[in-house]
Amino acid sequence: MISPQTIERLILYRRILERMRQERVSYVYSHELAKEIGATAAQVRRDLMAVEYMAVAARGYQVDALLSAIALFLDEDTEQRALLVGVGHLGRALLSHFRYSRASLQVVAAFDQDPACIGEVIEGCPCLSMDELGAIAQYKQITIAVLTVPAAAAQEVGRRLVEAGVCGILNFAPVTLQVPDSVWVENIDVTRSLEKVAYYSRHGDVSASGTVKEKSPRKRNGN
Amino acid sequence: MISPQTIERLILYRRILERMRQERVSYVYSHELAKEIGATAAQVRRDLMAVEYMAVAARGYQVDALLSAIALFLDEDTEQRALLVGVGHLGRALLSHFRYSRASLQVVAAFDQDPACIGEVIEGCPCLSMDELGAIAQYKQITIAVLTVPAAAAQEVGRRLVEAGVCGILNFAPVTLQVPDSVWVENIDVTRSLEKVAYYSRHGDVSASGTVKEKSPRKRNGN
DNA sequence: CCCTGTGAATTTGTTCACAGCT
DNA sequence: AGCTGTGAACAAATTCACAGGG
Repeated sequence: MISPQTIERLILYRRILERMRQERVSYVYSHELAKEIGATAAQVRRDLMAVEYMAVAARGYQVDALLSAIALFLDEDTEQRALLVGVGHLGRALLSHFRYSRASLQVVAAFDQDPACIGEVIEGCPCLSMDELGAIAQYKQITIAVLTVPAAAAQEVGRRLVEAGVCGILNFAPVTLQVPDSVWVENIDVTRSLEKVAYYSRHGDVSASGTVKEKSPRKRNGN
Repeated sequence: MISPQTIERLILYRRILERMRQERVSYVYSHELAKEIGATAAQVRRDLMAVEYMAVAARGYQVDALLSAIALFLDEDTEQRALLVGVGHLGRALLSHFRYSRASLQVVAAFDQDPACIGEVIEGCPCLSMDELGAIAQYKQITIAVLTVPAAAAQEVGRRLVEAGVCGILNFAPVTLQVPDSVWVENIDVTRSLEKVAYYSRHGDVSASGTVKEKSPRKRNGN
């Protein structure tokens, strides 16, 4: 099985390659990609072993071909629809954020328990009642959910999502969701991340001490 | 040096212990904390070796004392102020999100380049002009920044932040910031996270295959 | 030459397993 | 008995280092 870290980086490579294609770049070296994401060239080459494509020796990777290979690997062509639950400040911000994400991965419905926002259309996305969640999810074959409800409601909503057939959840609530093993949960916890930055802004700078062997990355992600 | 993963989990333990204290729980076992965060008891005990506190044998950890020890370790008492740059949808949502974060870590100023929102007060936080960024950061001794500007502006704003003395950045722009080694960057890339969920919602469920040895966690985080 | 792909080494993170305490 | 702290084993992820190719 292929590691989550590698998947994250493949998603980054795809994004960079898309930009390069627009800029009419035709070939790229592993060390150039490495520079872009703040990693080593060896790391890039190791990651790219996962996709079915090999570089043209001594000329690097052909941008178009590599892009297709990564897209194929990540199943870009498989259409996937997502729903969002919790139309608060964060939910709304994310709806506009995701509006311009890739065509094969769209947020098609929003849900909230507050009657005030039901019927509203936010960023082209209709806001519906929680009662309709199960029916809509099944009818539209939605497999992914973005969860932006208050912490207290998260577990219960999570349960309902799984019941409705969702098997991937992007959870913004600061709660460890209890879900079956078949469901993938990705947590984004902005408060925790801010606290982590606070910690490392004081205790950071590893690279200053000890053996400075090579260029130090000093980058992190949420995951 | 202490690993980022451990720091993340310590932040979670703190949050859970705070809740327990409110609920008047006085002792807690490592396996109970483990359950809460979806990890193993051994992991919890290993993490807690970092802080200066030992359990009462056979009775577990004393909630109050452990909480103090973790807080001390994470320097809860050291006041830290943060600023936010980029008062768009996401920036505003985060300002209200952080409003009720811990008292020792507050967002005290917001900045945007758009004159329309300058002077506005959002969630108790004044919105100022980018021109004042350096002066305010220095005057208020701000060391942390939340970056919610469009991708195209992120690198330039990042540079200015570092110039102003910021040494920790929580970056929401889908860009790899180039900063000195002394600056800690934590990335939250919501689009990438959604794409990752999309991937694993199809290719997930590791636990179904091979040797299922013990309870599988099936949780992830942004970083 | 300067690149890639990859086995081997290394580093980092997690889990096992058990002595020691109450 | 049932817990913790921790050395030792293990697993995962990254980096080294080098053969092979245009």
